[in-house]
Amino acid sequence: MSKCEQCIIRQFNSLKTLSKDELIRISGCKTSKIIRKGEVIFEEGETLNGVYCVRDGICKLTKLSANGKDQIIKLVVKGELLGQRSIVSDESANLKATALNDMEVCFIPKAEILSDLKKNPDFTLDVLQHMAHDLKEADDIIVNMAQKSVRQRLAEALIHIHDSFGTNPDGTLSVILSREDFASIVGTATESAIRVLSQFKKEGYISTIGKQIKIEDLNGLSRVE
Amino acid sequence: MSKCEQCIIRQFNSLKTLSKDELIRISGCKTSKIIRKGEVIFEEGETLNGVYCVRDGICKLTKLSANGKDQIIKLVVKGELLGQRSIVSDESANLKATALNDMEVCFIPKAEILSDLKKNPDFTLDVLQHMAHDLKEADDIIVNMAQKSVRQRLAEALIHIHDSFGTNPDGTLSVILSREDFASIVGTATESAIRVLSQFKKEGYISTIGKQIKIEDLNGLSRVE
DNA sequence: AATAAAATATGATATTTGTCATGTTTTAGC
DNA sequence: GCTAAAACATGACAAATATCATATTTTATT
Repeated sequence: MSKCEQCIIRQFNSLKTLSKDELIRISGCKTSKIIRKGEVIFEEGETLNGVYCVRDGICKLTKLSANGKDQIIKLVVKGELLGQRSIVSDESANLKATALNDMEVCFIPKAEILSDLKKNPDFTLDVLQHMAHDLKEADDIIVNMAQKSVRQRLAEALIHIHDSFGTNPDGTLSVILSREDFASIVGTATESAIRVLSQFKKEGYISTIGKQIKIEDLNGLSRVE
Repeated sequence: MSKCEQCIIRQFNSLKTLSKDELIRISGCKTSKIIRKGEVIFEEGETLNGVYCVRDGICKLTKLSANGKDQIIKLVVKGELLGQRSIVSDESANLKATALNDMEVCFIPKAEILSDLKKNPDFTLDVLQHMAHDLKEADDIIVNMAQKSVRQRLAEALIHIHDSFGTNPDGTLSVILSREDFASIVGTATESAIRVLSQFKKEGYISTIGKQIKIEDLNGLSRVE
């Protein structure tokens, strides 16, 4: 099993603030897991016994609404930590995490994380800063949900995925989502998401090859009304 | 000027974790302010030089959307801190804060807060826990915005205000908002908010005396579809 | 108290979005 | 490579919500 102190992934999250000794201690009690596409990492309401460090792959964080539909709150990619909120506030998971492709994650037990939170102020402050960032993003999403049209929200979702998660060599978005997932990000019916994507295609903003989406006119997309 | 170490308000926020010495230090450099109804405490995009501790009154945190409408993200009442997110992540304010009635706040300079964040792990952890709670709430709001009708969102807003901020002796909600503010919480047009409130009145869920709103059937409201 | 301005209210209509139905294409499993 | 299931696509219609117009009521100002 690989060692945390040699793992480059930690540079992308709060674990980078830990000392070599702390990393070695964590390395000793972490477990690695392979999670297949579509598998659930944890369910909403589940008690988490630790935090997941995403070494590879992408997952979606969703919340079940009263009407039975899942709403995607956030996409989590390689480098990020999963489940800190629940550990920090000692509550059950507020969201469900589902792998969007094959993933490799490391599970770090709760006790280790809590011990570092209590002993290492740099670590706590870094976790705090990440959470502050997430909160800002969440506030922005609230405004978009409340004030923008489905068309605008979907355009912004495509831009966000492009900017945050990048593209393949051929220019297609590296994150591949079903139409249902797009609908769930934007908060609309699957049919509506399909329709708007078809419009974007007709209007030349995007092109598609199967599920792959390529943004052809980023500027135009950002001006969609 | 009153002293932090004798102020009971701090029991309601993260300042409760500070030692007597730390409180005395903060007390020495804080300034008290009276803010009148309608006045802006800070603007979106403004650089905050500290944190506000709300001693009395209520304010709204809003964000201006691209279509020119303000969206209310959160109501902040007596006891809460204002502006920690910006201080923690060292960014300009993401939201605008406007007093909904006359307020009394204490301003604590950034340097004092940062010093405590670096030195007092209990304080940092408590701020972190508050932020985790805000993040959970924000996630819930996203799902509601995305999946529920205006009618449901307004019913829930009324219940939330009732449960979180309480009522006057006569049973009316202690937070008084304009119809425009209700629209801005729910993310809808002012006319729509007015219409739905009128319906709720007709249906016996609420009664109104001028701007005062009294919930007559909490149970019914919670079952609105 | 008179007046202007703002907030509230309501109708008529347009637009957006959701739902249901149905057909086509793609994918997964054997 | 075949078959069933899932995902994608699109039309027709219904429901929710926004917009515009116009009163009415309340609040603030002189």
